[in-house]
Amino acid sequence: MKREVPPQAGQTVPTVGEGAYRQIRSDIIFGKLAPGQKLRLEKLKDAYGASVSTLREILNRLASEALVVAEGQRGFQVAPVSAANLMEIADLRLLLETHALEQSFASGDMDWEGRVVAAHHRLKALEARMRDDDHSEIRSWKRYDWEFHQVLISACGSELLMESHADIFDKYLRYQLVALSYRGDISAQEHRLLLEHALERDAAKASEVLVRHIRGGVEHALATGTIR
Amino acid sequence: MKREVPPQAGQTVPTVGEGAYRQIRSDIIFGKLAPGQKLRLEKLKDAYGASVSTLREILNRLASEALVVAEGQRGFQVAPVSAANLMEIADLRLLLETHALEQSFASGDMDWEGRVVAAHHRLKALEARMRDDDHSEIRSWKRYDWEFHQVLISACGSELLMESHADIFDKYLRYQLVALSYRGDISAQEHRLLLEHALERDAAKASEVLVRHIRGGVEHALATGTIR
DNA sequence: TCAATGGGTATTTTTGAAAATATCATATAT
DNA sequence: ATATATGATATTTTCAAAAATACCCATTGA
Repeated sequence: MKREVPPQAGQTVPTVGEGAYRQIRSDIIFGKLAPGQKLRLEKLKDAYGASVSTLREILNRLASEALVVAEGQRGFQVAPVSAANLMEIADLRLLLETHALEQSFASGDMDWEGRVVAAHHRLKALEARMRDDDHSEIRSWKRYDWEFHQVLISACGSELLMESHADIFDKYLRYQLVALSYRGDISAQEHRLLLEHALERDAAKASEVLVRHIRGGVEHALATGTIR
Repeated sequence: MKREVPPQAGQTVPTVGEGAYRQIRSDIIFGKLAPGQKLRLEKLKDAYGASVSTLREILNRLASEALVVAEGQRGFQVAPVSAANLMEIADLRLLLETHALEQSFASGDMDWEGRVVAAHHRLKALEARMRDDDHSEIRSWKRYDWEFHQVLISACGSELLMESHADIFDKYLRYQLVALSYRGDISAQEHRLLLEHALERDAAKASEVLVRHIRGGVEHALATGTIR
């Protein structure tokens, strides 16, 4: 009689904490919670609708991802930014992504190529639509950029390497977003080159492009002067 | 006139949660909490003397370090082990440590050399005292091994790289410890070679040794048959 | 025999409040 | 005037119990 329909059969029902976690994490990466900002439990409680203990779970999690810092008994704050940190992040991203690219190029099959082409197509379409300082679709752009780079290395054969790359990529992205620097044309051109070299399976050339891609992003972000 | 002496002036007073965190983390790495083992909150409460909420903070933290897995609404368990995962960890450690070694060799000063020699001396002394299957001082050995490798890369110039390496190193160590495979002589010899090449600033030779060091550790751990 | 249903127990998740600690402004002494 | 103590307030940390969910096992119906 009582036909209790399970909320979403098959899908994972996101717990309250999980939802708030995603939102806070996203707000940090997109700069809605500014670097260095103090995170007071009571305020967060109102803003994200979760209780103190739940918030603490989330903040501890983010602390071990280095997106917030937890200082002794003095609470939490959004991880600060610095030019030195940005360069360390860029270097590490380069190290991981270059290596993963090499592995991926060596063992990607036709299905992988298909996914690469598809991801690039989506990214390209969005990049075309975005004027140089139109930040209205920045969230979509983030996702497609993320997906393209992730797909490129998806045949590297190591779950761990992919996760490590994803972690560092998000940190890199935060810098791009706090500096709000969209390098439209240049970035799009480098994405096209990455696609070409991927299909040629030329890891050396792809790595060269990647170096320019990331170094360029760093310089552009630093040039805005928002990061000291 | 109440002269309240502050507990430990200058030192950080470790909060209850922090202490329990360290202990649980250590127990996972040293295999006292077995891979795959379910972590029930009530049991942990008795064992580590912290309340449920505090435990949850800790487990969430460990989950984002991938030392425990948190499945939906089905609680926590110690991260399982697998041969595939071990090899991924070893590869990533090799990638990070080789790169860091190169940087470190290029810019280490005399003070760095002193720390390298000192760390190797301590490690060597302990390795000499340990017979091949004497596991009594395994905790000390872990610490000295960790310190030697960490000191070698300490002049790499990137805090982030050092932290990433420390993370992956601990995961690698867990495998060595669950397999309880101490490769005394071989390992000691490789450590000596690493020291020599460090003082020669020969990153290429040091990397070769490191490859043998880590690949050997993987094979040895797999050969015990405890990891499937 | 097997799958589905239902209810009781165990476990996890979330909450709000108590205890501990830090922060800040004010007063006091050197 | 500077520095140290004092107390009031704000914030963090810890706890234990309520709510939500999963798990287990007996019962029913095909």
